[in-house]
Amino acid sequence: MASLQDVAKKAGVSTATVSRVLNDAPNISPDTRARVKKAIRQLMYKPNRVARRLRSPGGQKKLIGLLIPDIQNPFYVEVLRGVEDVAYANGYSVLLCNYAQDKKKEKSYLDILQSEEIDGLIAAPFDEEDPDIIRLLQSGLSLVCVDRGLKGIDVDIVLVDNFQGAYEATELLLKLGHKRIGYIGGMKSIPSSIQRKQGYVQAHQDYGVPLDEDLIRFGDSKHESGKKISNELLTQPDPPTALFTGNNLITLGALETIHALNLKIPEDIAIVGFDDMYWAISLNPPLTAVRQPGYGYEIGRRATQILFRRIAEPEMEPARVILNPKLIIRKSCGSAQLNAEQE
Amino acid sequence: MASLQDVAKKAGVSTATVSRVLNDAPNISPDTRARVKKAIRQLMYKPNRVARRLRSPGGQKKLIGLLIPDIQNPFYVEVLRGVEDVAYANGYSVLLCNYAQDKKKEKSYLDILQSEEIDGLIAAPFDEEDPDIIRLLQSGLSLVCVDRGLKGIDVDIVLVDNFQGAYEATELLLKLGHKRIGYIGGMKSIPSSIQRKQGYVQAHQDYGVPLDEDLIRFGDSKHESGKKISNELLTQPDPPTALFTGNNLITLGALETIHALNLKIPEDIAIVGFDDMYWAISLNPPLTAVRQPGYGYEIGRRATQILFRRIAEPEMEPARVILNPKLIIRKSCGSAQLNAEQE
DNA sequence: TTGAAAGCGCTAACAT
DNA sequence: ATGTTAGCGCTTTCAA
Repeated sequence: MASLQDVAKKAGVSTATVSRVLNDAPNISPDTRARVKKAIRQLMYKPNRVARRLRSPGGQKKLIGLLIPDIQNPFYVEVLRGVEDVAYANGYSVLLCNYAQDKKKEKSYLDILQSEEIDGLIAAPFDEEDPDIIRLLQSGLSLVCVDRGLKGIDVDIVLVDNFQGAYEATELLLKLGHKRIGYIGGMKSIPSSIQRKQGYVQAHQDYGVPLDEDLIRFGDSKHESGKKISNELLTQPDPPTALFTGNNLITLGALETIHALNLKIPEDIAIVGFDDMYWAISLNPPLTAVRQPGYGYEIGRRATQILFRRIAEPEMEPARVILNPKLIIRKSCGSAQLNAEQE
Repeated sequence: MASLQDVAKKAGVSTATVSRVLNDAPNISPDTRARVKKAIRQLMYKPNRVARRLRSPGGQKKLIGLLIPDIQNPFYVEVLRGVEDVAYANGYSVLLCNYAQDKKKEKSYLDILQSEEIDGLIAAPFDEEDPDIIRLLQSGLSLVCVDRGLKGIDVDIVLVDNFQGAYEATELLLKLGHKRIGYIGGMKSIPSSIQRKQGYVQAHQDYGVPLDEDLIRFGDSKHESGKKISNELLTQPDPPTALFTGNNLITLGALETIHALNLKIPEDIAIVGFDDMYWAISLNPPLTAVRQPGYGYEIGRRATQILFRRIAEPEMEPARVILNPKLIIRKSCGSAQLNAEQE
């Protein structure tokens, strides 16, 4: 691999000049610029990003990190795509760290990110207290949170209105006459699990339907837990007539259980899920779901834009972007039209 | 951030000694080692991976690249997980490059990978000719291909037996009595699209069922193309009675069309897909599909193991791992039991 | 067993 | 407008 030195030699200039041409610095004679560019072409020179990163001050390293809880969750795939598109358009690469719901792995990735000289980080923390991320933030790293924030800390954050989404989902089921609606949340330590529960509770209160605390359960945000908890709920003596599932994977797990129990949707059991997927229409039956903007893509996109602003302007007021979810009504909760939008 | 220099100063030794302790070099007195370790702890020192990568010879950079065509395809998510798990277990990070089926983006990512000082690359090339990847390989980079190889080049590769998987899928449909089976392939330039077509063709020949070339179509490996092509096939005067879809996303697209046309599966149209997903059982109806080992996870895992061997032993014979697919029979092709395995 | 010093490829003062 | 030089944080000869 040709180095910047080689280019300098070939063009008969100093390395500084080559560096200037590379970085579009002003005050270079058109002639030298041309000579350097020619040498670059001839040698097929590509700047070494590692060396550049080592030398460049913060904000010019052209690398950002993305820390997510679970790449198997299609929501985070969409977030990733949003992040990647904006980063790529700006000449940045993305170092993806998927901690797979494992707190130890998260910590280890945070160490790696710290020693990879990134310009900034987009992260969905393990939980609201996450001391490791807080330490990183306080050490001066530009950070934007997605999906969940940090307790008591005013950090840039982009997320959906979880309360509202859960409220609308629950409201739909209540309007359809359901009195016993199960809620299967993700991990109890994740703010979104709590906020979604609150929307669920508030809807019950507003509609005067008494709550049965036993129908409210939390798991670990994964497929398996949706499968297991839905089975517990549906095989008890007085089972719910509807289910509100707390995320993508939980919904898929619950569907699997429902089919295994040979229950009919929506006659025996109605279901509304948080998180829509572009193929949710091909599920059995087509799923009624709360869609986050762009299925998550929009969250990644916005977060990255904010991160770039934060990098350029570290003292900027923290941004707090709360996007609106949208209830997509399909067949899994009955043939209701009501007043929510349809796909 | 404390640097290695700081540690050296604190411990009263040279930077070389600290480096030796860090890398578990021999010939260090237990006493010095202890002093250095203590300083490391006190300063909470973490080695800077960027500096290390810049200085280290190939094979010690602790970073590998993963280049994939489409992160929206759950198959590649599983491949990623397999790669990541093995890499992580060995102290390596993974730089993920998703070129989103875009050849220009692939080239650009290849440039980035080259200038990121990676130890090796796992890649699913855009097509078999891919000159950019070939150049990288010839420049001495350790490369393992997944899912598709490079024409005329003996490179390490891990993939599933596409011919066999397609053969079994088609055979199932033929045994069920279907005479007009549509094949919706991915991009024609991708070897797997061709190999799967060949399995489809061979099964027809073996079962003495004439081929209708018009039922064989190729698209772009994405959801939208599955949706569009299946619509073309199913709305023609003499439509097929069964569909064999060439990948994950094509299957989901086809399902969407089938439902939109209000056709019953499997009565009006049977469907078997290449690529199983762990939630395929929750589709409408539960999908009969060709499962790659671990849904793709196993391919990522094996490829990474081979990459590490290749890095350690560059002159090793190229490995060619061909894994067996497995036909998972569910309801989308009728209630057949036959002789294939069931889930 | 340890240290001094060179240098990976680049950028950024500081000179000129 | 261009060159000289120091140095980012580390590893690795070479010497002692």
